Amino acid sequence: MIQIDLDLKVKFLRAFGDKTRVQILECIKYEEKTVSQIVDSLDGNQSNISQHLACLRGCGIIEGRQEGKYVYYGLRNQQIKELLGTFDHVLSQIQDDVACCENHIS
Amino acid sequence: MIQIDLDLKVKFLRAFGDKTRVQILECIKYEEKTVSQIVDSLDGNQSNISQHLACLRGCGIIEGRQEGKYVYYGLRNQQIKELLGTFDHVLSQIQDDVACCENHIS
DNA sequence: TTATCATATTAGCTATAACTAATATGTGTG
DNA sequence: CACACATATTAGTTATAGCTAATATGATAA
Repeated sequence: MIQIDLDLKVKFLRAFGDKTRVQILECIKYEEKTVSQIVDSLDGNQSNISQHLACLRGCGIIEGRQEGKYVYYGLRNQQIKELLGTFDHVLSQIQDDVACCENHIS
Repeated sequence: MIQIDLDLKVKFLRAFGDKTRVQILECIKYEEKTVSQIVDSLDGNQSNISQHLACLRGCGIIEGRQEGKYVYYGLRNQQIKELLGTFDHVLSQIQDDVACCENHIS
């Protein structure tokens, strides 16, 4: 039985619940990318993406590495990558349920 | 390579990013409970908990079953239960990283 | 049927997350 | 050094999620 700090857990999980951040994660899932590459891929603005990157980094989900004038971002570790895979796997099984119900708070 | 609708995925993941909902999930992780039992456990108010239950239900994470005048809520299936386990497992490995960084958007 | 209890829903308010625009920092290059 | 480019940060605004209080629905039991 693992004991996890509740606030920490919520902070971590909340990071996955945003469209832009999910797109960033998909973008760097297989290889690290520079901020500009991510901005281009998502067709977003630099400031916004940078803030989301800071969020993901702050939650221990990604990490950045400076190389010359670029900063490369990638998934923090293998567990995170597997977690992303698990999301897709679980969702592929229940997505019809998620889609059909509109009866929710948010 | 699994293909998942992005909006659906975000909707699903967002459901896990709230303190009250995480507590509800922990509360019914091992056995289904009535709404009143959940309200008592969390020391929350009935309306609020009910709305969060609707959210979780709408996202395909839990399901409700009426029995007499009570409604019992439980995790929707085994995959969800495993997913909750995976969260704890991943977090137990990286929680120091999550804790140390404050540099994020939310 | 009326009363009671359990749960759901609604409306309005508050709090927080996300976006935009502007500016700052930091790194390499002429 | 000055300049250009990459990224980060900040302040202010907008959008959205969550809360509270009140009310509605739906089930059972007297």
